[in-house]
Amino acid sequence: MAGWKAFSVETRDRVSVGTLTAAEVADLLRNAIVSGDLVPNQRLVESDLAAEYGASRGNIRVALSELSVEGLVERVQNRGARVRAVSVDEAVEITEVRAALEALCARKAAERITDSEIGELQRLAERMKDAVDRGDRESYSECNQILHARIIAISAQQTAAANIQRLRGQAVRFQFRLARQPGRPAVSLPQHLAIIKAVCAHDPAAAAEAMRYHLESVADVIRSSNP
Amino acid sequence: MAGWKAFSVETRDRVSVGTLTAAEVADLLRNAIVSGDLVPNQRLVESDLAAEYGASRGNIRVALSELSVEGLVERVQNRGARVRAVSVDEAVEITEVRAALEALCARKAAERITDSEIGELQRLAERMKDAVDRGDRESYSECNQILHARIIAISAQQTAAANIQRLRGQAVRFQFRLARQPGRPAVSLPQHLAIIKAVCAHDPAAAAEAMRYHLESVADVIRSSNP
DNA sequence: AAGAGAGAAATTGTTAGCAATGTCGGTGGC
DNA sequence: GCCACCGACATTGCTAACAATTTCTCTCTT
Repeated sequence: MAGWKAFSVETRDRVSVGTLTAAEVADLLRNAIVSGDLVPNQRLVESDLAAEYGASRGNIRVALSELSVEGLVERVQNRGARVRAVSVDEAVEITEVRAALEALCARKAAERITDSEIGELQRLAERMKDAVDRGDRESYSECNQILHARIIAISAQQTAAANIQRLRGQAVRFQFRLARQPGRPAVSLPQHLAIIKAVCAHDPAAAAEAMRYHLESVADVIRSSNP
Repeated sequence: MAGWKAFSVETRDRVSVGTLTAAEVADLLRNAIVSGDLVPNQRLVESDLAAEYGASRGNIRVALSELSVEGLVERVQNRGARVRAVSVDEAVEITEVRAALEALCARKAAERITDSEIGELQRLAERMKDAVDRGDRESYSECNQILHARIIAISAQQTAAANIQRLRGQAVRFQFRLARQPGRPAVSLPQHLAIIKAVCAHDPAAAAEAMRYHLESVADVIRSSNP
């Protein structure tokens, strides 16, 4: 009986109210989970979700199946679905896999990067240094995300990119915690600069190793952050 | 196979051939696709599959959704599902991602391997050498699969293992072609031996690099085999 | 003969309802 | 007082029917 009705006062014009397709439901649920709207171990009752999103139970069911394949949701026979709780050990494993995959992307990016993209990354490096100097954690975090995204895009590795994105969805809670850690930017800045330097120098092996080292250090931080 | 359920003794599950659960349908379809029973681009009509497997259309629908998330099936709005055809470029990408992930596993395996497991891998090395000497391609191929599986198991990396398995399912057709290539064992044997040597020597970096080199060479073969 | 167009057939998308299963709270025996 | 049993409720699993969309085919016009 929550306030969902108040939100959809005049929602008739929106495509979304009457009938949501299964894919749309999956997207909404995925966003709700990674954004923290739905917390780990929270039960996902099909009829409740159907009422809340205004979709049929069948579509909810399909969406939950898909999310369970993606690893965001856990289903047990005749007992329903809940948001999967990722343990610290799992988060470490996930980050290590990400390290391997993003290292691959960094390697390919170093092979393919163009001159204009080199300029872009170098400007990004300056912005990151400035952000750390000014102690602007918000800006640094944003640059961090841009850097990883740009390297993945430059690598043009579709398969790796898709896998990385799925893994990020699973471990997003731990990434979030990490970003607020106080001394973190000072530690990670040189790692990020090393990545940029190697990629811009067209040095695939060094780029891969720098990226792997960086994310392994992230994994170490998660490992030592006991829940 | 089909009849294994009928043999269940005091089966409360009346599901002998009449009702298959969605998960069972997904398993059957997955096997049918990776074993080549269903060929790429083959249409997967829901009612036909429902009749063939004796399941309801709803379950077929859920199973197809799950397989489409896994990347084995391609769905388009209002046009149904078909077995996804993996292009050569994609197969190369997939193999490169596998290279990165199995390299991670080799690295971890080198850290964790026990003495008895070292003995096991060394016996496997002998078997592979023998197989190549005798020209026994069948035995060599089997040892190959065992080697990769054992290293993944020794690494104890659940996340990496799950991702590798999914990727293998997508590219299984190309792996199959590769195995029949005439001079292939002679090329890959030293690579396999190098992997075993590094893992047994507890040398993580060398193990990772040997595994990556091996699978990159597989990717090269796929790349140069234009269909 | 080629092309547009209408209508039929095939197929997917969606919904409501029923059956099966698990959970929870109460009751009685020990 | 505690544990096993049992009946009501909540929730999932499943099916069949209906609606919407696409594709195919046949006809009619130019």
